[in-house]
Amino acid sequence: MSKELAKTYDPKGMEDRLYSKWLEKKYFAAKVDRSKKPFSIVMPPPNITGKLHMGHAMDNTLQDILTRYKRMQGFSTLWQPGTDHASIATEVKIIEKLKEEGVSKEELGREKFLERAWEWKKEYGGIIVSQLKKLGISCDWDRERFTMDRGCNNAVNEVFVRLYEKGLIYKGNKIINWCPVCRTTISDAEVEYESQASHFWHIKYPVIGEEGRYVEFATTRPETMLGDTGVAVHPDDERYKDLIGKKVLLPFINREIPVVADEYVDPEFGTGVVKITPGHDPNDFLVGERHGLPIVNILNDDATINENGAKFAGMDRYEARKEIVKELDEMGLLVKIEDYTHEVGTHDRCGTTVEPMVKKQWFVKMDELIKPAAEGVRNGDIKLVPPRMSKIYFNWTDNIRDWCISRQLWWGHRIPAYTCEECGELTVSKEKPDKCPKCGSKKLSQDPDSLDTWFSSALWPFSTLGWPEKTEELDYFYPTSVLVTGYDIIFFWVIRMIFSGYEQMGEKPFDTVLFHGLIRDELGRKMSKSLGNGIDPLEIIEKYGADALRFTLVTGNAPGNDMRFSDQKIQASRNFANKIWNASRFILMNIGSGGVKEPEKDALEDADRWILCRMNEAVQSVTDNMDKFELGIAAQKIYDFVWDSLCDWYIEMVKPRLYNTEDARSRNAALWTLKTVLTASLKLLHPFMPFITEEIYCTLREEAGDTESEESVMISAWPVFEDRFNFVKEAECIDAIREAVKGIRNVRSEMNVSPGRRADIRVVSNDASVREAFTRGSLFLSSLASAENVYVSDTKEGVNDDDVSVVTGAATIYIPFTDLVDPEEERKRLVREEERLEKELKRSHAMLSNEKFLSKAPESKIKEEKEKLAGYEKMMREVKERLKLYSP
RNA sequence: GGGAUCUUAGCUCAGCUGGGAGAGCAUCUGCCUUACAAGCAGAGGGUCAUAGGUUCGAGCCCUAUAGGUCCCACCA
Repeated sequence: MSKELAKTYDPKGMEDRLYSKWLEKKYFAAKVDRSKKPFSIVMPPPNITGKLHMGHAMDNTLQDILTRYKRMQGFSTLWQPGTDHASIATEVKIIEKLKEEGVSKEELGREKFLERAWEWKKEYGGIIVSQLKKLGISCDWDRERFTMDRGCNNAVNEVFVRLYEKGLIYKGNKIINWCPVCRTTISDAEVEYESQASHFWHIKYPVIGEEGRYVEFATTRPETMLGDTGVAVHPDDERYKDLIGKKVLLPFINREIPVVADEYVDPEFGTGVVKITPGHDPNDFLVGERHGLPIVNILNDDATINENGAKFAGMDRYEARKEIVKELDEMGLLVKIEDYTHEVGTHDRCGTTVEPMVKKQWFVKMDELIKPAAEGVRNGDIKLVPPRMSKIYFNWTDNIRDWCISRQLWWGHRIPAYTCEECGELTVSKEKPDKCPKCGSKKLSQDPDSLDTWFSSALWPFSTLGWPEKTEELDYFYPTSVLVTGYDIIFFWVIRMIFSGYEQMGEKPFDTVLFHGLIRDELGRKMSKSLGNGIDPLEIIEKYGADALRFTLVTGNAPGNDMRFSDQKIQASRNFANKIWNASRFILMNIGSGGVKEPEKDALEDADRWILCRMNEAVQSVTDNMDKFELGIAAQKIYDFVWDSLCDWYIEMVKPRLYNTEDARSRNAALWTLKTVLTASLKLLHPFMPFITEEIYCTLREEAGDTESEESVMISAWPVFEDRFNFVKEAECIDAIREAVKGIRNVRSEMNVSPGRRADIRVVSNDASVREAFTRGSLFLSSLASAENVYVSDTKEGVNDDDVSVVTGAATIYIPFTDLVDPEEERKRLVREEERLEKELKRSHAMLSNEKFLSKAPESKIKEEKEKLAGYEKMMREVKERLKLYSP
């Protein structure tokens, strides 16, 4: 049964149809197959709150390209999908929703809240998954996981207990970042610094025992003075040496606080005096530790002043700031106010200014854990692409601080720690213990906090493979092959997966990390909700198809670089899809019902050999670039090969042969070549444009009655370089003719020769093999260059002096446009040509007479240059001779 | 304050380890040639940010400068 491609390329309908087929055929299913090499990728799990955006589209397109490529190369592939519970992001959404119903989280209670959260997950968690499928990605959906499913929870508890038992997780009273709106701690990575215009308040405190003496200092946060427990100066600062050990009086509170000497103070900055608030500043905390200063917390969880703030208690932090400044001024303790711009830490989720506070929290001790993670990248055990990303990576590993993992949230993995209500004993255990191991009490309460959402994502590469169970999948697919993600997530996720992998598995989690950049809008701005400049990938797919979108997301983009997305780009990709669609239609039409036979080798003509040779080169360079993760270059190579070599040249060269049904042998050779080259092209393109390639591949397969080939391009073999197609000589012949065709077209266009006017052309060359090549190629030479007859000769017999000449390296072509020739124009044309050649000759001569070049440059370069020179000289002689005819 | 990165045709960007400047879009010219006007053929357009250096040879390597983007950082 013969099948035809629709007249125009229309991705609608086709894509969903093919995706369903692939799912049905279980092509995406991962299998442990010891006879094959494994290739595995874990998908960065999108948040269940998420909606597909361009970042997801790019991330998953890259992963799909790699997976499909490796699958075709015969690897046993696993692409592990899943979603992330996104603790804080989800919790915020649910609270918002509850608010609409007029209920608060606290009113609802923990248990009911969690029920709501799971309902939420059920309702919305699948949206992003179904949207991802529109991209055509080939992950094994049967293995889909969720960061809070049973297995992941088990892995989380296992890791927590292990780290705790090794002393790498501890509970400590440390200064942490507090978000007063979300009412939870956040990690350092979640703090975003933002430049804010503010003030520098110069304030003075009276020195006790020295009437009329004050210490003056400057601060950006005057309200924190309520928590001051000291004042610091540099030990060598002569100005304040005599103050060290004395006390100053804290206004409002009337607390006597000491002046301490600490190296931390920069005597050059400000007045050289720093007020010390150990409870609300990370540096002051350290200074306070060194000098035994007490910690005074002045803030409630919502950032209002607490009872330690005396009369300011109950005020909001900013309100208190105003009031304190005002009153200090009235007391004559405010010296001056300067304008000042500084970096203020904000919560990356909600934008609220975070407050450093001292609280008892759970931490992961990082200094030992980070060592193998840093070393793994340093010694190349893990490769980062592009390599410059390692600098960002090391910047973090070299300045690592303990990771605060407890969150005052309900949606997330609950900390597996239990406190005995009778004796206060703390037990860390995967399961809730029956009784307190110390006093035997059965009254145990679990720690109310949950874990940072990244704690579970850090385990993703092995938790999804069944760890801590020793599964076959884990053994076969771990370490995974590539991790694909944006560079903005290095600190949050990549580093944490790496140290977790080394610590828990004793092995890296992946060989390579391929980073991509951000997608920006046409003006180069980040796509954001507030700007409303986001482009919805689903709308693009609806309008242009997933293939066009995918192709756009990889072409013209180097690894790690941001890219601008524009309508023009997507249209260019769609046009390319249309191009290959039509070329295929043309080929199918010509194959018709007659079928194609493998031709005898000598039936292949120069043009056939040329395109087969070019195909070989394309296969080679696409493969090389795929292996280097240069997907953008690989895509570009395919584009050029298909559009330029195949469509614009080969198909055009071969048309006369296809239309001539009398020479069946030649026609079959051309058809076979077309089919071979198209098939290889479809395979090369398949990872990038899976749908259109599959559609054409299957149609071609049916049309040609090709039952031996694979039934789907996605499980067919990736093309390899084939020696039997390495027709270098023939390729050169065709290139000589192409050069002639270009020259003739150029002349025709410049002289405004109407396309309908055909002319006899004479090819003159003293090289016999060139003459033979032109003779063999005369048929398509005439069709491509609108020639009537082509005469090939080694003499100028039949050439008129005023014929137009086209000089190429291999031959000179004469065209009798005598009636059109304006001698003056012709002379100018030749002079331009002469000038160009002169320049080239000069450069070439200079190079070849340079002794250092001759002694240092590689042999091949010298040979190449000599050949070029010979060509230029030959052309120059021709041009000069022609010029004589037009010169006075 | 430290670091990364970018500056190439009017626009958006490629250009792998240094060996005669590329693509898409836009512009101009000519074509509805029986796969494709979402197309075909042709053309114009760049002192590769600036200044030095290394080299036989630099868009590519080194140094400095200017401008843009981003990341990190405890100067109160």
